[in-house]
Amino acid sequence: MATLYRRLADRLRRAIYDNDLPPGAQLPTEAQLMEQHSVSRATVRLALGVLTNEGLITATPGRGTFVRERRPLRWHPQKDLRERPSDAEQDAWMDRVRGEGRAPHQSIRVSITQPPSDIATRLELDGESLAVVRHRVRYVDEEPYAINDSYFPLALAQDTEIMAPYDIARGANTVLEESGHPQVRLLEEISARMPMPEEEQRLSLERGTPVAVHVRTGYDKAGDPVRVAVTVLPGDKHTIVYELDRP
Amino acid sequence: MATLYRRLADRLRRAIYDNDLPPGAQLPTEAQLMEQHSVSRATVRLALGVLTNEGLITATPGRGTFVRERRPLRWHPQKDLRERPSDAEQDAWMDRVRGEGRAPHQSIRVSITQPPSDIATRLELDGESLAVVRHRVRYVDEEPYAINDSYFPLALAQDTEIMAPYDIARGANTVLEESGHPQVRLLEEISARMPMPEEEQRLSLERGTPVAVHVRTGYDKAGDPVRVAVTVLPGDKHTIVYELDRP
DNA sequence: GAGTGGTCTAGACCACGAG
DNA sequence: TCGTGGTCTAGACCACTCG
Repeated sequence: MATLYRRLADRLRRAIYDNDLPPGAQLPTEAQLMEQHSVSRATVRLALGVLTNEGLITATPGRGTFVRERRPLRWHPQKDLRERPSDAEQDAWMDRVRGEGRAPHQSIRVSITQPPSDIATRLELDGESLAVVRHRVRYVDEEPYAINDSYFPLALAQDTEIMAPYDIARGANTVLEESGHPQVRLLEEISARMPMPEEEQRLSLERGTPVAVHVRTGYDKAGDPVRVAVTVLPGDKHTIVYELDRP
Repeated sequence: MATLYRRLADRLRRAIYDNDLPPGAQLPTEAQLMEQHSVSRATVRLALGVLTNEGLITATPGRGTFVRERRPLRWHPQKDLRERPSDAEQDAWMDRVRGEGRAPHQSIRVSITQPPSDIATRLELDGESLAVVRHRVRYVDEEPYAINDSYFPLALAQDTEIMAPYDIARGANTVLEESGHPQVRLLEEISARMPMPEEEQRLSLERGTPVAVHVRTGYDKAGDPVRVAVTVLPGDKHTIVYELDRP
């Protein structure tokens, strides 16, 4: 026989999957669950903790516990690369979001640092070399939707618009092209993990929300890496989409 | 000021990130943590619970609590599609795993069902139409590494080798080609979420392990969907890799 | 047999949100 | 003001692993 709190979690989960408790619905209060199932409050909280960590529910002090909603936005890393923005003021991603009737905006910060080792490896830099980083946070309807940090070797980015702390209308990739380093090959790595505390804060993530990490390394014609872009996407808000044509 | 259990979690997390507690290392026992920090056992367990849900640690009754290891395997959905297996007995994925010096195997089960609504939508089937499903579980070194469920419209798969409950040496896609439905376009959708209880069990996942879900829809020359493949990948064991050439 | 984490109870105080 | 979830304590019994 399963344990008390697991059985309670199972019952509530079933109610959610069966839509007896649809997205947005309020669960019974902890006091009600204690009485309904004749268990202590700690047991109730263990059960709710399970569902919270599965991303199914969210609790707010003073208000109650509710079934979470999922409204994933589709992200096309390929298309955003090919398409030119309609308006010089915004990039392809903002175009797309606006097309879905929602309001995007973003904040950009630029710095020069010694990149973390995994980034340095991808940029083929030794431990001392510096990189320019463009930290970007993307928002939709005032809610943070993604972190995007782009790393460029300092030697390449220096004295270009890449170091400007504002959105580059024609795109950082265009700037790289103009300086003789167009990206002709891209390596994209995607993985899923739980967020680090800093990401949890920057993206205001709730417990039970994993992130998808998309790392794009761009290589120029000589085969040298010129850009590493790390995008951190909350799992409940994004679906990554690729379209492939088969030979 | 943060709460007691959060501060304790922060200290332990820091020790892990700083490599004072490297992967595989044992944490102090709950009794030791109680004494070292003068807190109750419930508080210690709250702190350990935070780290467990972040995927950082794992606890085993009777043994202790340990820092988790990550050994992601790289998966190339594109390449596996292009390359022909070296040996008729195994597919491209098994080839690749074997190339990394590890031992792959898989189990396959075939059934006919009414597909869930999200699959039916992708296959452009109405609510009553049936589909053939090839359920596959992939293992590496005897550990489950991925679930792969492929759905085919019954009309297409009937009376073909697709309905055979064993590995199709030349690949199910080749069978589709032979019956006049080669997949010329692929739509790939990737998202991150926490596993459902059934997936947790089939993949023997530990708490704090999200999954990446990769859904590939294949279309034939007429633009009709002929296959939907749903792959569920434990986040701690996989990195999905794409290589793109830019025009 | 001693030590480990897993489960469960009873009770307490707090900050916050809503009417 | 009252009900909500958030935090914390003290104590108990269990199943399991290890030497």
